[in-house]
Amino acid sequence: MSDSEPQLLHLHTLKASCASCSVLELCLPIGLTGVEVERLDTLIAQRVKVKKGAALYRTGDPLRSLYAVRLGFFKTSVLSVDGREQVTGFQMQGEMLGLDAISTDHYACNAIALEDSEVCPIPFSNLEKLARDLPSLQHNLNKLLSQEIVRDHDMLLMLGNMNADERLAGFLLNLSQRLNRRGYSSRDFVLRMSREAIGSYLGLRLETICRCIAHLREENLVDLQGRNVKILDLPGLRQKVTGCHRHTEL
Amino acid sequence: MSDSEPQLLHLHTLKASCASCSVLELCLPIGLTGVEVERLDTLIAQRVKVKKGAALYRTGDPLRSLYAVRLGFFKTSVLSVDGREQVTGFQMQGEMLGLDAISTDHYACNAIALEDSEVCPIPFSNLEKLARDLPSLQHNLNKLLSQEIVRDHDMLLMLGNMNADERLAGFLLNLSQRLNRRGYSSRDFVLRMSREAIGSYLGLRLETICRCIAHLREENLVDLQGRNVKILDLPGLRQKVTGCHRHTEL
DNA sequence: CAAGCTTGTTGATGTAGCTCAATGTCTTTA
DNA sequence: TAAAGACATTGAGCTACATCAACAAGCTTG
Repeated sequence: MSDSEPQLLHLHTLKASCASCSVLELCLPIGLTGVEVERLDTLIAQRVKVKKGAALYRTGDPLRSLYAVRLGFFKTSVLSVDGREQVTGFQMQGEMLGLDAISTDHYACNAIALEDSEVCPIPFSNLEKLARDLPSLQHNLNKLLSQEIVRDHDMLLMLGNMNADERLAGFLLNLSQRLNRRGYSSRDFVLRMSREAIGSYLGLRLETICRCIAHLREENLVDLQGRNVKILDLPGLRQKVTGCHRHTEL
Repeated sequence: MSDSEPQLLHLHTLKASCASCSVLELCLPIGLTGVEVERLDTLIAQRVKVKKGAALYRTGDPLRSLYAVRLGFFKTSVLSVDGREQVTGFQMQGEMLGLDAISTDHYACNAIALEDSEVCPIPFSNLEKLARDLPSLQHNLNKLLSQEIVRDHDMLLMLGNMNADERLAGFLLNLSQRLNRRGYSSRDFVLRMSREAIGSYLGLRLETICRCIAHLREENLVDLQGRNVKILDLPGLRQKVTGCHRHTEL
């Protein structure tokens, strides 16, 4: 565990504002009217900065806020009783952190910033109160929760049924897609996480990730140097995931 | 796929009633006042019976209702593009089906009855409306969604970090616990699902499940004949899961 | 109750991905 | 800008689980 640096949360004096946020259309306020967004804005006192490597929260911390990622990149992970780590997700701009805490009023995972990041804390009890007044806000929250479930089921399918090459291809495609929706290139991006974190996420060892990267390179599907990704053959990559036989054949 | 029998949904003339339900305290109405439960009751027109092997819903069906399992046993599964099946969960009394559909208004998995079962359909749009009036109902729904996320993360940990014996032990313990909370024996129960379904759920082949059962038997932890389970050494079983080293050692 | 089907068990063999290890490269810090 | 630490790559060998196959035991149905 190299993530145990002291937690550094810098308060930002700037008032947060969903209305002017670049990821408004991907985040909790999606589809809300101007007036509704304004009311949601009143919940978010200020943005919070999280330094690379610092924890936004840790397993067992009491739930105070959900967090919308405004800028940067996070990983969430759960620990087994004997200390083994499973990365459960990577979150980027407009994605929500802390949904798993609603269940017990305590966060059920660790959320670590993979680069200097900024989040919008949304005090949960206030959010629930406001959501009573704003049906579409409540509906959005329900959808966000449900989306997370669907995502997790897709991951189960990956871990349960796909081989290493397929998992890595699926992972890269997923990143590519999400970055694209945020206005970034879908073919040219930078990995924010280590090989080890990717491995943990995909249920593989980091050495296997390295080897799978080599495979993709040999097949001229991806040019991956260090953390710089250039997708050379997007359809080819897609085919790798869809034709997901456990072993052999393509 | 042996689950493609014609879908048989028999309408039950009996009016559903949460108030008199045996799993009231485990289901959506948990913690609601009498009056609140009555209002929830008005949403549930009638119970629905689902024959063993029949589908309650299938991937892509439009979301109309969430379903509370009143009696019986279900499995949910997602299919990969190329037709591989991943079982995502087994649901028993008091557990909710269909939460994954809120995300897109379409069910994202198949729900198949593993024995003759009975569910309480809760029309989702009505539920959302009622939840505006009943904060605790809304809160319960949020919690249920969040719980599903936590459960899924636990499964990711299993598939990503635990070996076959540990996964099976974890699976049996989980069943044992849930049955116990419903007033059944935690040491003596019947599996409702095939070895293949267990395997799919745990990311293993059915042959591996058989062999792991043999291991548990050899270690005198469990007496498992066919689908009849007798847990002989509960602490021993627990230790098997907690000491979850990927290979070797205990 | 016999025949056929589904489900479960067990053995033999193969292999994908893990482990261990050596080495290289990039990043941080002093 | 040198040194240390973190991160990535690649090879060699091992092992847990998959695959294939044969058979046994329960259910189902005529």
